[in-house]
Amino acid sequence: MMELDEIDRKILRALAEDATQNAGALGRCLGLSQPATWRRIKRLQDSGVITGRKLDLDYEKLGFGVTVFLGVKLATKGRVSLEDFERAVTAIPEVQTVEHVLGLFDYRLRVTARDIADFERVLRRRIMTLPGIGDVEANVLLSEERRPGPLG
Amino acid sequence: MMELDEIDRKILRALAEDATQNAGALGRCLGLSQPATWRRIKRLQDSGVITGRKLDLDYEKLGFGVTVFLGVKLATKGRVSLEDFERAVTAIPEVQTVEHVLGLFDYRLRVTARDIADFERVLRRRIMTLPGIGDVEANVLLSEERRPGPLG
DNA sequence: GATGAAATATAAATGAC
DNA sequence: GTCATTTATATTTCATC
Repeated sequence: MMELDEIDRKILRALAEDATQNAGALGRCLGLSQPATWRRIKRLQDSGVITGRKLDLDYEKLGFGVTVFLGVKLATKGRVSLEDFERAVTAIPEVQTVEHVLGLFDYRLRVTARDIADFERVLRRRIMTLPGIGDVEANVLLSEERRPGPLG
Repeated sequence: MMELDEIDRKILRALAEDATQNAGALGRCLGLSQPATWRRIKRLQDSGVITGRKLDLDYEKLGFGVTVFLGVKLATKGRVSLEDFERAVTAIPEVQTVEHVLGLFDYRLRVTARDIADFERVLRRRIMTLPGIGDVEANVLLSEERRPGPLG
């Protein structure tokens, strides 16, 4: 676990919102020089707090207008079942996220499809045929807001 | 909706994995010059397919070792109730994601906390006191894998 | 329309203090 | 931490297919 001061938190908050801004501009907002800001960012990367930078894609623009969250309960458990399920589910291109969870469900999946008809195809041919699959519950995404989360 | 060729898809796949790589290196992998690659990336940004770049943070390193997914059913619905709920829930710093969904639940929340005791505090003081909140279901995150998703 | 080569602008990275 | 500098990358220009 990493010790952060208030400036580090401001840097993380700013870059969590928009990772394209450069060290010079970000530093000016914080009253810091470009090298000082850059070294703080590098320290956050080297310490593993920042693990990477990823693209935000508009899947609607790509023709994928339907996103569904599936809660999955396995019918058969045990080490092999979990591994089989995970191997098979990660091979489905429409599955964006696989979350192994504890609670009413065993896995939560984020699935995207072109439309409802396409989603039905994915559900019937790919999801319901997964090894060990049991009960499945679905929620269709209407809108989503992501926030930076707490930073210490 | 945007027309993409195979090279655009390869660029998106590569940048979705790691948005830090530069146009020159990425272009060499694809047999393309640096300006050609850069112009394609810019085109994807201008067309709105790429909506931004965000940091990937290790919340465990920040001291937040517990992530819980909450399914929330509202007790009272209607336009005002939804807006009140959304305004209040987005003001909770531990809430990383607010998803308005259709199905068994009305909202799905991704909540992070320092530990289970901290999560109980957030749940009792912040979540269960949200305006209009009804049934709540919880799943604790064990592990997670994100994949690029389909790209056309 | 697309590209690549070359030139320029900007940001990243380093060194000295 | 700053400031000055070097190095790398992003961005524009232009000729070409």
